[in-house]
Amino acid sequence: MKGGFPLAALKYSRQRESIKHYLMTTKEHPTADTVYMHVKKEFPNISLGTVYRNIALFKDEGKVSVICNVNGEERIDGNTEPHPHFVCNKCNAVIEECGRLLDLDLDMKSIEEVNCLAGKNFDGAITSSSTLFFGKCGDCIKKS
Amino acid sequence: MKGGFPLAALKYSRQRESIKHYLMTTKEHPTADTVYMHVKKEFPNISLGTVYRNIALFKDEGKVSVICNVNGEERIDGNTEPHPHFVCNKCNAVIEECGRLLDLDLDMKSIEEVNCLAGKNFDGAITSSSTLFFGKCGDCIKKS
DNA sequence: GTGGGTGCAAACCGTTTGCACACCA
DNA sequence: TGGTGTGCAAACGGTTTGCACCCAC
Repeated sequence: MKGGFPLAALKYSRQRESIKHYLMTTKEHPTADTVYMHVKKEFPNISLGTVYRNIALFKDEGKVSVICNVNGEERIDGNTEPHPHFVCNKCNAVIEECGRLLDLDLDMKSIEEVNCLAGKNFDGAITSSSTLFFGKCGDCIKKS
Repeated sequence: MKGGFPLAALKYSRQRESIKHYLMTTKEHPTADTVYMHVKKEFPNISLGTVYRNIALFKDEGKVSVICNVNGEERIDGNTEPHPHFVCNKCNAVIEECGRLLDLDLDMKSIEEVNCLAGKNFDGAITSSSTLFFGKCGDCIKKS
């Protein structure tokens, strides 16, 4: 932001609103392709490029975050607050219910606190953290 | 293993030994390409395919683990014990020194203990966990 | 000699990007 | 009308794979 003028004025687009709305409300942790498939119902002609461009935009704006790369695909989360996730090694589901519950016992200290602890020995700054649990989800256990 | 016979006899190869030795002794958390560049010094004709095939083999055998995907590239660790890592958002360095120190304060409970805690509310089985810290490393802070 | 391992190159696939057209302001 | 956003398709880059040759056994 130089001289008080925005570098590029952001214009409205129905496609962007639709992508944003889906990311903010879904309980899944979708891949770009899942987002594409979903928004395609409303905009049959939307392209994957548009989905990727808008996801990148939301990332820059801090509106969404990438949890991790599962099986070569990035998983997106509309909740940017650091919180644990569970990844099923079998079906690649990414669940946070488990994480939330675990959160109570396996406490993730606040970034400030971690930075303070790390500061004594670590020459750097931590800005966020994430915990990933891996294993087999209930559905996959039942099937086997 | 059926009838006491191995399904596929594993033959010795100097290339595989070299890759394994590098992964087991390096303090970096190399990408496949870094491994390739390193082993190339000893075997100038080695191919990336061989590196990828052997890394996949070690993964199956549980000899190495993939920490995470940083900037589209997988980072490999010869230490398969779950332990925290720090990823620099600027230069993409993956450090575990920081994690080790933090480990003392930010305790990661044993898998069994976590499974027990999770079991009350979570319909699945956790087999491993990892904590990733993101931020800016000391070198990148100095440069800016 | 047999069968697994390698080197090579093409194929794969998720993601990025250049360009012409569409649409918001 | 000016400039941003989109659709399309090609390009990109890390990873996988098919195949002929090499080498451990």
